[in-house]
Amino acid sequence: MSEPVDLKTTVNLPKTDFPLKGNLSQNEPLRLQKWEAMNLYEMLREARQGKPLFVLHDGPPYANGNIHIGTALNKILKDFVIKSRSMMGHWAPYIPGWDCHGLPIEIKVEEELKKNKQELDRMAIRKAARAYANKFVDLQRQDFKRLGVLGEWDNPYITMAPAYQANIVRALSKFVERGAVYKGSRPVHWCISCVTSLAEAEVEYSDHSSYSIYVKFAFPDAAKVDPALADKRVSIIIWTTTPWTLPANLGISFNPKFEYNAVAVGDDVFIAANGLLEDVAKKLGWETYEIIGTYSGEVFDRLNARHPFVDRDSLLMLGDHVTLEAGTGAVHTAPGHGYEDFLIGREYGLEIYNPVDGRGYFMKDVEHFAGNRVVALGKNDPDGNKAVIAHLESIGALLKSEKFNHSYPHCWRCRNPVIFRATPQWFISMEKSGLNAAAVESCDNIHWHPGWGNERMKNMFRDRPDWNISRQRAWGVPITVFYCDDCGETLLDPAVMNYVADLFEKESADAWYEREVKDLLPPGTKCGCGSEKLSKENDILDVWFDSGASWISTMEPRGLPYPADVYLEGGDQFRGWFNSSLVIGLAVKNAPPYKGVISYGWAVDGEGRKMSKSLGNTVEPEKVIKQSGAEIIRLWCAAVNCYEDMRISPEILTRLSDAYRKIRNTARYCLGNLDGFDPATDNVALNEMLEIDRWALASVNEMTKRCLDAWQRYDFTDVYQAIYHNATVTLSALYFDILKDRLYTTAPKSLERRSAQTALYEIVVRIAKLSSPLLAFTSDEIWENIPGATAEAASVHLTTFPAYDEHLRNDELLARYDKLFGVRDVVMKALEEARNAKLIGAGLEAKVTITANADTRAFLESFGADLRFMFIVSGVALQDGADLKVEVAKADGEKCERCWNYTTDVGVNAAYPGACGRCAQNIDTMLTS
RNA sequence: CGGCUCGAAGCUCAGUCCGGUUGUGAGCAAUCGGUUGAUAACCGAUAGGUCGUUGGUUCAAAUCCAACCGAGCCGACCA
Repeated sequence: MSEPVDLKTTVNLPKTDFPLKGNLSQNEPLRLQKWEAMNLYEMLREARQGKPLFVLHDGPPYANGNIHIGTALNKILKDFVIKSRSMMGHWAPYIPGWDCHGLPIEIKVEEELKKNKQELDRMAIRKAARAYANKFVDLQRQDFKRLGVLGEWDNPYITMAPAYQANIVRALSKFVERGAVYKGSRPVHWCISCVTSLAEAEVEYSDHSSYSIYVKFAFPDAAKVDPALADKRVSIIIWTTTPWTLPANLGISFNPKFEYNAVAVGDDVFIAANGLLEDVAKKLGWETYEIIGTYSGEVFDRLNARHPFVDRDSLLMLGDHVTLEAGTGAVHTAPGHGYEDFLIGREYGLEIYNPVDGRGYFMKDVEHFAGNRVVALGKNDPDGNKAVIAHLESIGALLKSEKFNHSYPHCWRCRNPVIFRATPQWFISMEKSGLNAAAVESCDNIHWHPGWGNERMKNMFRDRPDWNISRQRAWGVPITVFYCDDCGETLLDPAVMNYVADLFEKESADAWYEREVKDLLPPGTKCGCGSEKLSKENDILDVWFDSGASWISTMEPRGLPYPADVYLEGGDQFRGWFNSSLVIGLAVKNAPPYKGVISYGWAVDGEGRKMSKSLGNTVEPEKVIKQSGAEIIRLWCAAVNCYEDMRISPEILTRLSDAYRKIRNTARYCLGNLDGFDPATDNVALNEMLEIDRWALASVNEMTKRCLDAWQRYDFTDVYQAIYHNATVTLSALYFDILKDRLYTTAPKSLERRSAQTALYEIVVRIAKLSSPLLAFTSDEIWENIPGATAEAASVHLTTFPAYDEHLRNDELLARYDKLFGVRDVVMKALEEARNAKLIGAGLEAKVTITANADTRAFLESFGADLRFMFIVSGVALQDGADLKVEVAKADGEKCERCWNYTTDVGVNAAYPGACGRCAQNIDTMLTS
């Protein structure tokens, strides 16, 4: 007994290797390396062997460009689902995929090839496109992995893999078996200079000078509208800016909601919409006119007018697409030359008539105009527009002709104006095949999350036209059909298609282009006419067909069950992948490919507006990762409600970084105070624990329940709220604050400290596990720092969620402490007032006198000597009174140098002059044990 | 234009289906203060909302209905 004890060294302060700062941008890549080195995904597969499956089938992103906040969100939400189901004890495999074919890549590749003056034949494009797609699969794979998404990254599915391509063809053959595939016509953008169809993306709009003409169509059925018109010379006036489409006119469209007039002008009677009559009169120079009849547009339905120069009728139809913006309200309709014309023409059963060849010349059988070019490109071109106008004039059908400037589509390559021209296309029939009805019916058996998805999907199918699966393109899977060179018959045969598919499986779909026809066909294949001279179809499949067939190529070969448990994508996929997958699933397997569909909202900026590079309001995942870490993006995905549009902005990310630090520090506090605690030997039995520690366990048990429930319901926001609220309020502000005195001052092996540590241990284990799907990196880092944890499992991701524990449940305690903390609020307010009055600084400088009614007083007394620790003051006195009131005074005695409480017995033990009696005892216990 | 969704404190989120102490809702941020033994941490107090607007139904509306305003997705390739 000589050296005075340094009191400071006898305080058990937190000690941990778990750093205060996450330093995420540096540490996350290290953790990813570690997971890769230990092969975490395979470990998980082994750990879950024989466990019930949970299959989320990944929708493939397009292998083009870098990832953006939307694709990051997509993968992270999927990771939430996969990881949480895994933590529930399922084997939840994740096989990522990529959509590789299609126009955007083809366009990019064409640009590059052109720059290098390389040839643009199909195989050149296909080779370059494959290389391009491969490059972006690799880039995106790196980016997705960086987000902490766990999966079978070394063996993803890609739609351009030979086996996948083969399965696409096999899926198509199933539609053929059902008789659901037919050839039809549809107008597409067409460049007569490049002699090719163009996609919307290849069309640019710029000003163009067209002819604007008014034409009269004789209306022999006029008397059916109004007997008073019986003996009159009645015509319907139409207006158009594309005179060359008149030879293809098959009808005139009226709006059923508009009023139309019969107008007498001299000896003529004209029909035009009431709302445009004045404009028409002005244009046509009518000095006087008389309205002799007014009719609803509906009455014209299915009557006939006469084509002005072709010997046929022109059917009158009704459509909402007719507007009063310009013209006459009676719209010239040529189903082969316009999309809306096509739609209404199909509805009325008109032929999709196209009398124009690929270079823009009227075909031979077009009376008067054969050999004219619809749009003259050179000086010597016989101009179809002019010819039509001249002819109309010569037969007296032209009422007016003038020049007209407007925005018109042009080919982005050659800059020439584009026309609309019906070309042969392959379709999947939806109505006749019964697929529409089957799709609508199947919707009710699918679990939609959110629920309105059901309605949205059904609406999508209720009115869905036949699916146009043809693309006049190079980069994709060919529609494996042949034509007879002799009789023109189509060879549409499932057996032949499957034969081709087997070939694709070995050689990829390139075989279609590299091989002779005879090598693509089963030996001895002949057309029905006996001819062996066959040629291949040039069209490829719509890429929605590719991705829609993903289940078959991805899950089936891996022995995974049909249907998948869930598909999860953005709301845009109702028209996209959800849709095509359902159609293909129904056609191939007679059942939907998914039991459930989760759809989420769109990422928008801080003001709720869409993000665009031109507006400069985008949030780049790469930047966020660099600045704050991928964990912050993950946190964002959970913190905002992903089932609506989700706002993201610098402020929101700052708030989330704050929240992250709070959660991190809460875990760190637990870890720091578990120093010297071995759960195997130091655990205190529940019934021996101090009351507030049992409360803490009851409380974290409730949080567990809330999290489990929220994970189950895919309510990620609630998981985040539960964990965050638990960290800030329950733990940091209440439990930890109260616990400090006990943890720091009691002897390391004392019941008091071990009891607290038992609770802290359980709490931090639960935080790590329950947050692991969300905070994939940090939860694992916490896990590593929990005593004994890594011996149990090498990674938190290999563990399972804790259960809601009936032993820990204690509703009475929860209510009791709720009540206590209510009183605490009043005490805090009083302390604050005293602080403002400069009476005290720290709470421990105070003693409080609480006035309370008998009930409350008895309640407070039940906490005994611990009450002052609950309020973190040096003394509490109770007195009777009606209303709850708190008075604050300076605490009695002196400040103990060790525990900082004010007591009257500081120095009572001469061995420790600065310490209070309680501390002196604790030190003795420490030194002797 | 058609289908679907969303508008509440500066921010995120409960509450809206099934109207009734829901406007003293939570946390964060802000402001002011405390602490310096979770320390680029921690604790407390204060102040913040005509629940998009306007009408209606009702004794009573953030909640039900209608219209309007604003925002977003889809309608042949952006999650």
